[in-house]
Amino acid sequence: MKTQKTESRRRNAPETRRKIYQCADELFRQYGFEKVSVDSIVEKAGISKGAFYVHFPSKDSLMSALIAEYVNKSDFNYRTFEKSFPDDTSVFHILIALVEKIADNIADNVGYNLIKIAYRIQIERKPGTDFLLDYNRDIYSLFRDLVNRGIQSGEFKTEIPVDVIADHFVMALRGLTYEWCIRYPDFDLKKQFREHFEILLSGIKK
Amino acid sequence: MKTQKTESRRRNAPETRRKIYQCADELFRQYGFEKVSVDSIVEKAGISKGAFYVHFPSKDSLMSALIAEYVNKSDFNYRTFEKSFPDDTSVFHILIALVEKIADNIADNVGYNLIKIAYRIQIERKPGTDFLLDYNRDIYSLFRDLVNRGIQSGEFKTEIPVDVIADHFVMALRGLTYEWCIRYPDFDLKKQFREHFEILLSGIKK
DNA sequence: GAATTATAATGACTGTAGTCGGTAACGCTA
DNA sequence: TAGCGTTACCGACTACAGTCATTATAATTC
Repeated sequence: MKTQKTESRRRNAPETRRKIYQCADELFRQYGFEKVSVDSIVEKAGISKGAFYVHFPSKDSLMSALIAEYVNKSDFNYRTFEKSFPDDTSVFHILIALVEKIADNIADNVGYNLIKIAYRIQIERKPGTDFLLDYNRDIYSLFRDLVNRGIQSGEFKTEIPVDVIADHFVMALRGLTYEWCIRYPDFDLKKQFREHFEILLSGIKK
Repeated sequence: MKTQKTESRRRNAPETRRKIYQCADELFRQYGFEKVSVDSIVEKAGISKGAFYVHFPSKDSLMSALIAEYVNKSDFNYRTFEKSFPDDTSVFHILIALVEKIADNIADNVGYNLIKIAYRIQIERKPGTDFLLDYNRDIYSLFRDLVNRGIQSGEFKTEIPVDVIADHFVMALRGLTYEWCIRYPDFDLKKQFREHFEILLSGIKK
């Protein structure tokens, strides 16, 4: 090594990490996720490739972190949405409205390109790409609460445990979103969400 | 070019293609899909890299063709299975048995590694990777016929068109299989198939 | 059968994700 | 303050998918 400007403080790893994050973010927004190379990120950040891989185990890891951030930002507050309905609204209708809202958010705010990459990354399951799971946890607890309310009010049957139903609902959401990815643009996510949940909800109605 | 042994017959493109196919197959079986490079395939086949890309637009294209073949070979004959039930068996029970059979086949005969790659390839949607869609078409027509029978016999309700129901069923299969990929091995495909279809089928029961 | 067009094949080259051996700075313990 | 372990960092290097200019051969047209 040529002992050039020995950046006296070697202890700002967090700063380097932030720089990678921010430069990547800017490049991704400008050129799109797929077209940005790790080389171009480290060049813009003024660091070496080795430094990049100190902070992120893979390019996919960085992407999943950024996508999780995008999703959280663009994400509608579903809890608030759920509370906006009059108390006597049937849980059936709230759930249908909710999945329609989720479909709109996925299709319009997040967008095909990001979801496609996120779903590919999830399937690959490389280390450091599990940022996206938190999002699903929130949705899950929301669904569980709603199904619970439906059972309490006598709207839904009691044979199947709440957790099981909520799990199947979230799986259906993910499954249909995967379907959207492989059929896009010939697939109306909102319509399919609605149809599918009308069947599922009929299946747990008393 | 060095005009070496000018393999007199240059017109055996099919032969070259077959050779790629077979060598790839052997290498994949020996080392697993992910660990085999295009370079190693062309070396074993005794051809150049350019020749490979005359016959397959990408490595994924070759893999999807091979996976489709594996799936078709390992695939149970679901039509025969369906016909093996007594005439008075409810369509509900046939459908549950069918999805359980499909789950067994996916989990035991095809296996996680292949399905995972197939589902990644489907999401990427590169040219020449649509071999896997035929399989889905067969399943779809089988489901449509069964749902139809259920409607004819008065077992299922008539509000939703047959095609729509069959489409949602096939989507559910794919969606749950995707879920299996991202949760493996902590996900009992057969159990989840059964549970999910019990809900879906309750939803279309009269 | 000469010219033209289309397809098969070559192999060096490019782009890019990820690796690795080496180094500098810091923290900790004695 | 010397020694030791750990972390951040460097950049040349590797591995691998895919490209391209070029050439050889077969099929088609005149």
